[in-house]
Amino acid sequence: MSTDTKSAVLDSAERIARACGFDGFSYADLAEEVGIRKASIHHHFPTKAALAVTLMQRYHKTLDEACTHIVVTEVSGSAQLRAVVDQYRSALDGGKSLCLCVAFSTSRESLPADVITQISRFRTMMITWLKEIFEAGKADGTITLVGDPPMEAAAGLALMEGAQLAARAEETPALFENAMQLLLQRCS
Amino acid sequence: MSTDTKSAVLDSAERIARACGFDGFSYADLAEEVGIRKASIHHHFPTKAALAVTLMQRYHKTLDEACTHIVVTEVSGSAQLRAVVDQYRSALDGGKSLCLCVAFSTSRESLPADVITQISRFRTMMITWLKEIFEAGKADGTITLVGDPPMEAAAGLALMEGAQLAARAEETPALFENAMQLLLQRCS
DNA sequence: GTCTATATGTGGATAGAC
DNA sequence: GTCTATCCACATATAGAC
Repeated sequence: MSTDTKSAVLDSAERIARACGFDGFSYADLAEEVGIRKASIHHHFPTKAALAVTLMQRYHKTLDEACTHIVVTEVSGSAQLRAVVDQYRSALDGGKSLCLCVAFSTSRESLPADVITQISRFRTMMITWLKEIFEAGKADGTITLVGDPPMEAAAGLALMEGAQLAARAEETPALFENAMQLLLQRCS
Repeated sequence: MSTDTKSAVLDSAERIARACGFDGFSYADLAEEVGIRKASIHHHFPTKAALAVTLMQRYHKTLDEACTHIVVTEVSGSAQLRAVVDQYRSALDGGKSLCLCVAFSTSRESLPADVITQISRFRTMMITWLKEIFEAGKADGTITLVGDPPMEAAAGLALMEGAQLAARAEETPALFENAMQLLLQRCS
C-alpha cells in the first residue's frame, strides 16, 4: 500500500495543481481526493515545497520521454511538430487543465527556489526538442521556416503556452486552436 | 499618482496581483502597502471579487486607450506592432510583473464569474486591435504576413502572453526577447 | 472613512496513539 | 502508514465606536 499511496498523492496533486495553480491547491484537497487524512500526506511529502519539487521532476521526465518517443516515431519534421502540438492540446484537457510548468509560472512569489530551477530546466528541455524538430523540418522541407531553428523554438514554446493559457481561462479549447493555426499551416 | 484612497488601493492591488496572481495577494498586503487597515479596504471594496472586477475594468480601459493612442500615433503597421510589443515588454517590468489578464488566467477556479467575463472581453479587445494592425501592415507592406490577419492576431497575442510567462517565471526578460524575435524580424 | 476588535474558516505543519 | 487532535498563522469578512 505504501508506494501506491505515494503515487496516488502525486497523481492527485498534479491534476489539481494543473487545474488550480500552486496557490490554488492544498493538502486538504489532496486528502479528500486520495481518501486519506492530511497528516498522512505529510508522511509522504513533509512539506508542500517537497511535493512540488517531486511533481516537477516527474513531469519533466514524462515530457522528456514523450518527446523522445515522438522524435523516434515520427519520420518528418512536420509530423514531429504536430505531435508536440497534440501533446499540448491533450494537456489542456478540454480547457480544464494546463501544462504544470504554465500552471506554476504565475505563482513565482510563492514557489520554493527548487521549483523555479525545475521550471527553468523544463523550458530549456522543451526548447531543445523544438529546435531539433525545426531543424528536421528545415532539412526535409516539411516545415516552412520563418526564422532559424533556435528562434522558431523559443517562439513555438511561448505560442503553445500562451495558447493554453487563453483556452484554460475561458475553458474554450477553440482558443488554443485559433492561436495554433498559423504554426500548423506551415507544416506540410 | 493616486489622489484618493480608493485609487491608491487599486494601484496597489494591480501591482501585487500582477506580481503574485489572484490567489497570491490578500487584503493584508494591500493594507500594508497603502498604509491603512484591512477593514478600511473593505469599506472601498466590500469583497475581493468586487475589487478584482474593478481592477480588470480599469485595466481593460487603460490598455484599450493605449492601443488607440498607438494606432493614431504610429503611421506604419510595423511601427504599431512594435509599439504593442513594447507595451507588453514594459508590463513585464524586468521580469517582476505580468499583464493582469495573464496573471489571473491560471487561477480560473478561484475567480468570480464576473472576472472571467472580463478576461474574455480583454482578450477579444486585444485580438481586435492586433487584427487591425496586421491588416495595416499587410496594406502598407511593412509586415511580412505568414497567415491572414485574424490568424496572425490570435497567434500574436498567445505569443506575447506566453513570452511574458516564461520571462516572469525566471525573472529573466531575455526570455521574452527570445520569443519575440521571430515576430519582430518580420517588421520592416 | 478609518479604526479596534472579532468572527469564522482554512492554510501548512506537528505530536503521539494505534 | 494512518489516524485524531491540535497548533499557529493568515485568509475574507463584519460590527460598531470614533
